[in-house]
Amino acid sequence: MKLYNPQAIEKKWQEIWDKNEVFKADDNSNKKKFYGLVEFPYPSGVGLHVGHIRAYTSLEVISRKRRLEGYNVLFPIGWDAFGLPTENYAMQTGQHPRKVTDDNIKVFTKQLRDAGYSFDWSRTVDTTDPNYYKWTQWVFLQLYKHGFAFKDKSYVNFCNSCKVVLANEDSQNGVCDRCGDQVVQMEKDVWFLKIRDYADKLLEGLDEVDYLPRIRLEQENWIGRSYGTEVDFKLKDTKDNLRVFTTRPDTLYGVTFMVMAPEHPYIEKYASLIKNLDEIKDYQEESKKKTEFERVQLAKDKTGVEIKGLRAINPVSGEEVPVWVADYVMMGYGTGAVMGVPGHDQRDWEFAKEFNIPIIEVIAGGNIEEEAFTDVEDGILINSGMINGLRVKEAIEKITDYLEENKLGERKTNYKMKDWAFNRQRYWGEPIPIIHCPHCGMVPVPEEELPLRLPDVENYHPTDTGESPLANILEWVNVKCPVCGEDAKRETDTMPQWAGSSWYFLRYIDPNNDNEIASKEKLDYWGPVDWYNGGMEHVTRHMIYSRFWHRFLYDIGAVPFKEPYAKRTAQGLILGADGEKMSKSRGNVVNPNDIIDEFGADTLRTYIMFIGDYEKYAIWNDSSVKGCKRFLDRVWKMQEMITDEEGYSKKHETLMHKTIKKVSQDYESMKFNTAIAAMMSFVNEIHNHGTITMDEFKTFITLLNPVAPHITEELWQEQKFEGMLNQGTWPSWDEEKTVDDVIELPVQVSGRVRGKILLPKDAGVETARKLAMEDENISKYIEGKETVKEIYVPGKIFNIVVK
RNA sequence: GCGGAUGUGGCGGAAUUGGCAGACGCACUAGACUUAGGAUCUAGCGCAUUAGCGUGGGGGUUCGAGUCCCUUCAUCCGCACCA
Repeated sequence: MKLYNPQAIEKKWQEIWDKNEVFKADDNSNKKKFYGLVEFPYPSGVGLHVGHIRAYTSLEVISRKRRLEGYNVLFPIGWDAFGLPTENYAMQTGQHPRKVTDDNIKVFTKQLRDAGYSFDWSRTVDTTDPNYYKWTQWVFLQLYKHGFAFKDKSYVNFCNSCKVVLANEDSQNGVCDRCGDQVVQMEKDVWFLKIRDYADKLLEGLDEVDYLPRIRLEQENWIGRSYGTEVDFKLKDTKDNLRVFTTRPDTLYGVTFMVMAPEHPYIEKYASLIKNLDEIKDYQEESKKKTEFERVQLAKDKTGVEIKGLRAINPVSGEEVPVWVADYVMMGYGTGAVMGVPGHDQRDWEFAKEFNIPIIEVIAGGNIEEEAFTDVEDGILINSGMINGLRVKEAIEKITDYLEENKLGERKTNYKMKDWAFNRQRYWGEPIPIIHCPHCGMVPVPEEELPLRLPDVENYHPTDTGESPLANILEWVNVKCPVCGEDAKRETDTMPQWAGSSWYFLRYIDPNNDNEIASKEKLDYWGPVDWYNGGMEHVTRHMIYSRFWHRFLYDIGAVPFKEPYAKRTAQGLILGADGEKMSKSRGNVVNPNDIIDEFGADTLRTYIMFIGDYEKYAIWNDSSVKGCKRFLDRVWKMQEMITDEEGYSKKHETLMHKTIKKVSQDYESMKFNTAIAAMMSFVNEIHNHGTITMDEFKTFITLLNPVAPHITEELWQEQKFEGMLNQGTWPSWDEEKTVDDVIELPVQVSGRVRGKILLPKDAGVETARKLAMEDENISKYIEGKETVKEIYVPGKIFNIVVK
């Protein structure tokens, strides 16, 4: 027997697979299709991470299994290559981002090939390739032409260090995702995509797909739909109404004050009426300095200033209440103003306590001296005119009907999700294909001129005012207007990294199509993605953005299916051996290639699948890697135990069928760890027994193949089985044969296990009782006592209760 | 604060219509083979060892609870002054 030499056989098989194009997806097949998708990597300078291995090996296993099951499989890979780190690195080293990107892609390609993945390399896409971003720009133009892209002035999160506008998603907790610096608020021209208009469609689409429950929940929370009412309060001495959004119109009689956000336009509009304008302006300045993060952090201490000179009139009670400005009200949600009901909203209660504003109880059941009473279920309305005595839910309906009938308000749905801030002041991104003409305004670049290529630049530094480096390239910026032919200027901002990744799965279907995103026939055949796996960190931003783009493309007839991903799963994080997140500074990073060099890709893949529950985080352990190598060594040694016997041996028939069933089902439910444990048990049994039949061996290496494709392919060839294993057939099991004929049944006396008996699987209670009494260990607990009850569950337990 | 999840040996983790807790792997112990062992093989391995005790803690339902119910603690993740 040859020695098991992973490095040699892995290289050998990778070359054979490549040469024979065995993993190439067939566009003209009459087989059933399977489209498995993993999140394409950002080709950073640090190379592949073991986290990538965990993320990719799962669908790699499924894809290989599907091929053996007879499917035509599309399992592609590509590069999400625009982005800040590359641009920063290019700046530091003076290299062109194109070169940096190409170098990194080479490294990633080699690493992924070394791992033995069965990707269809002929379909690789690169978001920074003009032939790819031509279509990213094309989608943008469609959005623009259909009114879903617009430019507006807005306060944005700006990172002084990166010199770039950040989406809310990129500036969590008030710090820049990229560099960790504080983010400040700055007024800028911003491109927005109207994703809010798709909020309902995005929520409804969740009913059509199979996402893990927690993924669905996160998306629902992110979109944050709430049903409520907008109510108009007349502003005294003006012709305007102050409009507020509330989910609790039933508490309208409890309003004792109004609050506007510091950015509310009425402060400017009615400045002449305001008696303490200086004080208000000071407060506005103060809150502008605070970042979102600080406003949230200081949530406990309510601040605010009463606007002297403005009074609001309650539309149902006619009462006059003061108007305040306070930064606990956000301009970005609802109408930027709220009605203050301190009796029944905790924030309003705190505000009222702080500033000695009266508190009125309008729902009985709580103690509003202690805290706001916010229970919706049991409350009964009091002090509330027309809705007195009603339950909260009835009161909401009645008062809202009244408001609508009298044109004092209307039902309204609100969303937490904001429109998508879509531009960046950076070089290494897709240029936004818009021309600014002094006569014609904004003019889209004609579609036949796409792709609008990035020009070469000397200097990648953004300007200090936050303008893109592209603004410095006059020969690129200055163009003739496509409509009137006069001098005009190009938009110099580029798209965010989310753009290219919002539709890449479509391009894999037809990567070289010059005329459209992908052909209708191919989209019909391959779409949608059957199974998408990736990280939890992408289930809100990336997935919601790409679902939005896709749904828009569906609505304009560019794609034939509604939802892009039929199923979505997510893997847990891999932590370092110290239990901390892997990072260079902690020195706990594991490089997958080190493991491949020492033990082989098959061991790496087996270990990463065996490490623990796939959905939970897992801690890296070097010793356990060796255990998986030991397992593959023992698999290799089974060659010496093969007998001439055909079929499954009598002794091992049940074990064989059990193992096929367990492994088949566990792969599908991503319980890779228990699938591998079952195969380890099988190998242990063969080693203990000493022989294995040819068919058992063939079945076993087929089961193991998706996880450890190289060693099993080699063993297949060594045994001279027909063709290549990757073109073999997935084994099936016979349900009846997964159960032993004779079983070992635990016997309890009064609930305690006292012994075990061997009996046929379909034996009755009489047989069980007889065998139990013959067992001394059991009978000694029963003798001399009265049997009260017998519980016999065939195949499970026999319990004799005595007194 | 709201929402979701998790808690089992020295470690990673198994175990669902409630039915043998600790599969599988690591680490460890002893032995065999060996010049050698960070290789391989064999045996052992929850705690205590008397018949007991054991799935974060406390209570309950049941013949029987890691699993169901009540309560409590801890950790992790997501959202967060969302009106």
